[in-house]
Amino acid sequence: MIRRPDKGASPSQVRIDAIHVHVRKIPAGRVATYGAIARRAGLRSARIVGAALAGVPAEQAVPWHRVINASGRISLTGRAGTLQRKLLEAEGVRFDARGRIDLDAFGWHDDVPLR
DNA sequence: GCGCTGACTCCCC
DNA sequence: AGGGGAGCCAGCG
Repeated sequence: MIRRPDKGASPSQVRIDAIHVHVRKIPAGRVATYGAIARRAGLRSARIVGAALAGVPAEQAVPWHRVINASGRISLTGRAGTLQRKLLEAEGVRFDARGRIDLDAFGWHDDVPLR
């Protein structure tokens, strides 16, 4: 996670850390929605989750690719989107003909409803 | 401080 | 089932 070495963490930094913590809980081969992560992290806006993940360095231990939108699709476009799909398929996540993931089958939730 | 921009979602048609 | 519109809020110029 991105964390300041000292206690000088700003409120927004704390939220970002919370998001990373919850994203790391998603097991391989499963996915969660931006909204679900937001609720688990105590946030009211799913957009914040995307913004937080956008700042994650590549070699970070945060499985950002396991986060998708509420309609079961990948939100990233272009090259990054292709990579995300590739990573998910490598973990066994299946996409239908229209590029959608079945949340009932692959959605992950830990006591908190996915949606 | 203001306005714009999204890795979003919900609520109607 | 899918598209349009409003609400959302942190980050940035």
